[in-house]
Amino acid sequence: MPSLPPAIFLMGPTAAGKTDLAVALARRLSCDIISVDSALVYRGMDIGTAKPGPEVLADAPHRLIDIRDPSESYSAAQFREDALREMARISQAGRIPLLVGGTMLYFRALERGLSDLPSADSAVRVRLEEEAGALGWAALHARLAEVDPAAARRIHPNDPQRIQRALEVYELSGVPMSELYGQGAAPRFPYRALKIIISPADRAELHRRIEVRFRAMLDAGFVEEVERLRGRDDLHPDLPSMRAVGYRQVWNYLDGGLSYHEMVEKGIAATRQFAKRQLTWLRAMQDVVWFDSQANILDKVLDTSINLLKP
RNA sequence: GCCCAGGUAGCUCAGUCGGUAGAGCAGGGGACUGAAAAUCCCCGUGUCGGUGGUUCGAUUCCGCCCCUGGGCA
Repeated sequence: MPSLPPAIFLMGPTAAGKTDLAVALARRLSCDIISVDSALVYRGMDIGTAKPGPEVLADAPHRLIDIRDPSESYSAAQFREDALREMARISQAGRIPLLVGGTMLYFRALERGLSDLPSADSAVRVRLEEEAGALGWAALHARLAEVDPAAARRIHPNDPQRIQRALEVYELSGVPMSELYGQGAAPRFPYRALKIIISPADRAELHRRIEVRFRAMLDAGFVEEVERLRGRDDLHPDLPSMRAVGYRQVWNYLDGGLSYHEMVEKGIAATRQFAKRQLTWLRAMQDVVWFDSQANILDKVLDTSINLLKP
C-alpha cells in the first residue's frame, strides 16, 4: 500500500510571519509554495495585502498569486480546484507542496472538499439583492424557512450573505441547500499533510505587529495604490476585492468619509478583528503543531517537518 | 487671577428629580460549504476626578481642592 505524498500546510493569523518562514523553509526543503489567500489572488493589490515583493517571488515563487483582476471574484471552490492541480504538478515533480496562507476556509475546502452545489450566479444575486431592498432580508429569511427550513434554522435572520446564498442554491438547483449538503462525495484528501501554525503566543504582541505593519504599508504607498484602483471606473467598494481589510478603509478615506487619522485607526482595528477570526479557526483545528512567532524558529520547524514527513 | 463648561468603561459620551450606572466604538469568545481580508451571533462593575459636609444613604446636593477646554484680564 503506497503511502500518500506529503504536503505542508503553513497557517497563521495575519502579520504572524508566515511568508518569511515559508520562504526560509522552501530554501531548506524541496518545497514549492502555493498561496492560500483570498486577497493575494488579485493583481495590483500588493502593498495592502502584504504580498511578497518581486525579489522574494523570484527566489521563492508563489503559485495562485495575481491570478485575478480586482473586478473579478474568486471562490473557495475555485481555489480547491486550482490548488489540487498545482499540488499534483509539484508532487509529480518529486517536490513537496507547501501551502501557505491565512484563508482558513480555503484550507478546509481543500482538505475536506465542498458539497456539490451550483456556483454563484450574479443575475440571481442581483435580483435577490433588489428583492431584499424592497422587502427586507427578514422577508427573504421567511421565504427560506418555507423552501429550506433546515437552512433557515441554521442561518441567522441578520445574515444577508448566507440567506442570499441559500436562496440562490435553491433557485438554481431546485433542491434545498441543506439537502445538497453532505452529498458531495468528499473523496479522501490525497496527501499526508503536516499542519503547522505560526502565531505570536501573546495577543498584545500580535496587535503590535499588526499596527507596525499597517503603518509601514502606508509609508510604502498604500493610499496611492488604492487611489489607482479607485480611479478605475469598473471597480467599486462592494467588490470582494475592495472589501478587503485596509482597502475598504482607505477607499472610504479617499471618499471623504473618514479623516486620515480615523482611517489609520479603523484600518488597524479591522486587521486585529480579522486576525481574531483567523485564530478562531486555528484554535478549532486538530492535528496541528503550534509555533510561537519569533526570529529563530526555523530550525525547530525544520526538525518537526523532517520528522513528520519521513514516515 | 476671575468667569463659564466639563471631569462617568480602554475611547467618545448618555444618565441617575439622592437608593452604587448604560450606549456606540475598541476589546474578548464563537459560528463559518462557490464573496471568507466576507458575513453573522454572544459578552458591559467601572475608587462615576479628590476631599470634607448635609443625609438612613452621595456618582447625583453643598463647600474646598486638582485637572482639561473656552472666554475675560
